[in-house]
Amino acid sequence: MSRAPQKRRLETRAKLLSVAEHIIDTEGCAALRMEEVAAKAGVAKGTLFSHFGDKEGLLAVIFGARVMGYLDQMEAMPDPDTPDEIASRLAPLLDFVAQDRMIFELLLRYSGTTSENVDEVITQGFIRQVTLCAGWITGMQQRGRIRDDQDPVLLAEGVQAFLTHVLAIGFCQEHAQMIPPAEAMLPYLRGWLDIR
Amino acid sequence: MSRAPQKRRLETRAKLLSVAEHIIDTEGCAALRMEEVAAKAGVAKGTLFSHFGDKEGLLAVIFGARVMGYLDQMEAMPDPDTPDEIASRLAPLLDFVAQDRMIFELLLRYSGTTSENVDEVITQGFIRQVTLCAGWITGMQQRGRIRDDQDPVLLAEGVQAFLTHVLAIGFCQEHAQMIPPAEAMLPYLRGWLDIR
DNA sequence: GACAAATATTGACCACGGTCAATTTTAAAG
DNA sequence: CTTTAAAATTGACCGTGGTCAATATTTGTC
Repeated sequence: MSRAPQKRRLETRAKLLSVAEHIIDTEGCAALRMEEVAAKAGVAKGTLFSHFGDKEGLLAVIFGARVMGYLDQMEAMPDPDTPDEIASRLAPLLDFVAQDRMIFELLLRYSGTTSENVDEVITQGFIRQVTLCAGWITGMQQRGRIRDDQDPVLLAEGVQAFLTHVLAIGFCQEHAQMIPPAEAMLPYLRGWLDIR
Repeated sequence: MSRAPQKRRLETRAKLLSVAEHIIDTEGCAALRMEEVAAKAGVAKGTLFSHFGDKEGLLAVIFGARVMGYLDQMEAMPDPDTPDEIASRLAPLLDFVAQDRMIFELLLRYSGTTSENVDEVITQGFIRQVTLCAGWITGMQQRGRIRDDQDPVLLAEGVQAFLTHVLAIGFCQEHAQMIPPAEAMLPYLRGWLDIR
């Protein structure tokens, strides 16, 4: 049985997070240097790693929290009633992930966890998202707005698959005119969910 | 206008590739050290990087070639006639990618390139795969075996999305009983392609 | 063969993520 | 207040990917 963290540790952690977030917001994710975070927070590098394990762990905490914010937003909106409305509900989260390849890759690395490791913020986020989407789909099925021949959870996971797909595509043609991911999802969502 | 590479350079490249492949095949992708490759090939580290740009470039050449091999295999088989047969045609390629997360992430990084950068082997591979799959789908539509209300290319890209999805899921629950990716794809393929 | 220009290779050097034995700080117990 | 064990922090150190000015080799030309 381990004790609760001491006050000093919580302060250190908060300071590290705020420094890291500031760097990310001003210089972007790619410019984040672990040594710089520690230095600007006034602690040794080893302390930083003892708090978050590795760089990915630090990013996971930060982006996990932001994803949770988008999920709060999504839950606050009225339930969608069509595939197109699903896309519009997902749009803010998609735009957030699309802004930086590193965010996408990080989230993808956790995208399959359906249980266990629930301590990870990102895992919780994914479970929440699929649950939320499956709920939308159940409602739409009951209202007769979309196909009802498939399990809502399967359909929700399919939505997740298309989401990943359009983001991956988007990063590859980065240079060219990148249409917003929510828009790119539309044909897939319609083909996947519409009644035929 | 640049000249053709000199004979010495081609020999060096071949030697580097064979050393790298040997390490990957015996010790796995994660154990590959660029310095070791150069040393075992009897050249300096700088030479290795001048040939492949970076580690990812080296891996791209090696895995790109292997993916091409699987595509040759797939093209040699008779065209599939059902979603389940699509899954079985994809199975060898899926199992190959599923064996190592690094391969998956590398391929995903190029998965969206639909034109340009055609010099990249992996890009060519993806174009080939989507083209091949779209061809299968067109045939199946004409034979009335699957839905024909959507563009074959869109359907093929959807197949690609599910492919990525089940692989990503698989890597997250690595430890547990991982069902073969081709099998995991079945419910998605049926829901995506079947006539209803 | 001698020369020059393009090509190929070298290896010392750097950046950055990550480790861990040693040290300092905290807080509970007497 | 002391003692002491756990918790927290430190910073020198390491491994590995990647760079680049200097050097060596090849090739074309006279």
